[in-house]
Order: sequence, then structure tokens, then C-alpha cells
Amino acid sequence: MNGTGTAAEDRVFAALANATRREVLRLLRERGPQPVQALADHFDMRRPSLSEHLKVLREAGLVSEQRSGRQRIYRLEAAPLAEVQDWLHPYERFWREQLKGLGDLLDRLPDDDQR
Amino acid sequence: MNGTGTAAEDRVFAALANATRREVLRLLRERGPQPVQALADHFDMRRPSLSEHLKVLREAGLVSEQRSGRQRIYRLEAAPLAEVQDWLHPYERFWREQLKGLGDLLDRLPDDDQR
DNA sequence: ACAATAGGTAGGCGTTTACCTACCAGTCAA
DNA sequence: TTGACTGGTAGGTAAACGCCTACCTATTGT
Repeated sequence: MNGTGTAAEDRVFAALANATRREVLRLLRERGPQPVQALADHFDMRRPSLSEHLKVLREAGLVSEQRSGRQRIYRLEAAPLAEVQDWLHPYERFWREQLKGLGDLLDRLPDDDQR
Repeated sequence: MNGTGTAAEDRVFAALANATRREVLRLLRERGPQPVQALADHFDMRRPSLSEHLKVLREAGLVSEQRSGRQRIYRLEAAPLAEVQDWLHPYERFWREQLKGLGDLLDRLPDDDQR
């Protein structure tokens, strides 16, 4: 009944677990939709490898492609990231408590380190 | 100057890209700190495999262990999840726009599909 | 029609992942 | 001090990953 199975979540997190793919998302976010070539210029990697990264991103629903002549324009699709945020929500109170605890600790010891 | 390199981000996302590990985090969040055995009861998997999952979570900084007699009590450490949320932030305006666009579309076509 | 361009697919290769069984180390209780 | 119990490590295996080179298809410009 939910439509967003754990396999989909796996695919999204796995897609994000790679610096190249996160960088592709950043480029699409900062510079808008682009053809593969323009993306490829930013990476020290052969084009077929980037194509495979784009496939992973497509299958995670994080990008879409739109054909335009002989180019494929890739576009950021952020909806799966909204689901990541939803997934994070129940943890938020934990990191707020824990970061607060850390702040308090640092307040109480304005001194230096141990090693 | 940042201290949270891309390798750390890789480790966190990779740790989350597995349903067993996400379930461990959920158990620690909902039921509090627990020894390995109590966690293992929830999985259809040999204990050494779960140990390896716990190691991945530890190395991502998502859990900590505290020895107590012969048990190891695992505890949720949510700070890396706060960094995931920070990473998500710049994408938020995209999914808001896109989800809004989808809503509008559904409003304008109360009809059915194409294929 | 032909050459050039954009970009995907096939297949190979070394590394990593996720599981397993076997074994080891530390702690506790009799 | 020996035996049970908790949980990690070693080592093996099959599958997945990330990269490569080679090749294929589709489109475009001459």
C-alpha cells in the first residue's frame, strides 16, 4: 500500500553513495539541465562510465532524460530526495539532543585536547 | 578546513543503502541502546553477518558501542544524519517546485492515463 | 549518401559487498 | 578452573560495482 518499497530506498541511497553521482546532481542543480557531454567535462573518466552513473541515477529516479536531436538532456528529479528527508525525520530529535550534549560539553571544558 | 570529506559522506550513504542496516538504526531509535543479541533476534541472518553490518555502521559513525560485561551495547549516533540533512538542503527548493508542479498537473487532469 | 557527432550497450577485469562456517577472546557462574 | 555465553575475526564464495576498450545506433551537416 505504500508504493515506495525498501528496494527503492536502497536504490536512492546507493545512488548517493558515490561522489561522482553526487557531483552530477550538484551540477544539474547549480547549472540546470544539461547534455551528457557538458557533464562529462567535469570528470576524469571515460564517457561510458559516466553513462553508467547516469543510468544508476535514472533508475533511482534522481534524474530524467529528454532527447533533443542527438543529445540527451539530463534534468534533476528531486522527489526521491524528499523521501530521504522524510526518512530522516524521526532521527532529528536524536541529533538535536546529541549535538546539544556536545555543545554543553565543550562549554564546560574550554580547555584543550586529550590524545 | 571542513573535516567532513567526501569519503565520510560515501561511508554514511553506503551504510544507509542497505535495508538491514536501516532497520538496525530504526530499532535503536525506537527501543534505545541494545546488545547485539537483541538486535540479532530481528533478522534472518547469522550473527557474524550482523556483526559486519554493525561494523559498517560504526565506521560511518552511525552507532557507538559500549562494553558492559560480556555484552556490547549499541547506541544510535545521529550526528551523521544531521550532515545528510545539510547535504539535502540545497535540493529542497527543487522538490518543492517539482511536487507542486505535479499537484497542479493532477488538478488540471482529473482524468486518466496515456500509454 | 557520407562523415562526424552524441551517447548508449557489451563484455572484460579487479575490487568490494554480503552472506556463510569455523574459530577465537573475554566474561561470568558453578 | 572449567564450561557456557556474548560477540568479534578469518577466510571462502557468488554477485555487484566501477572502471576500461570496443562497438553500435541515431541524428545532423555537407
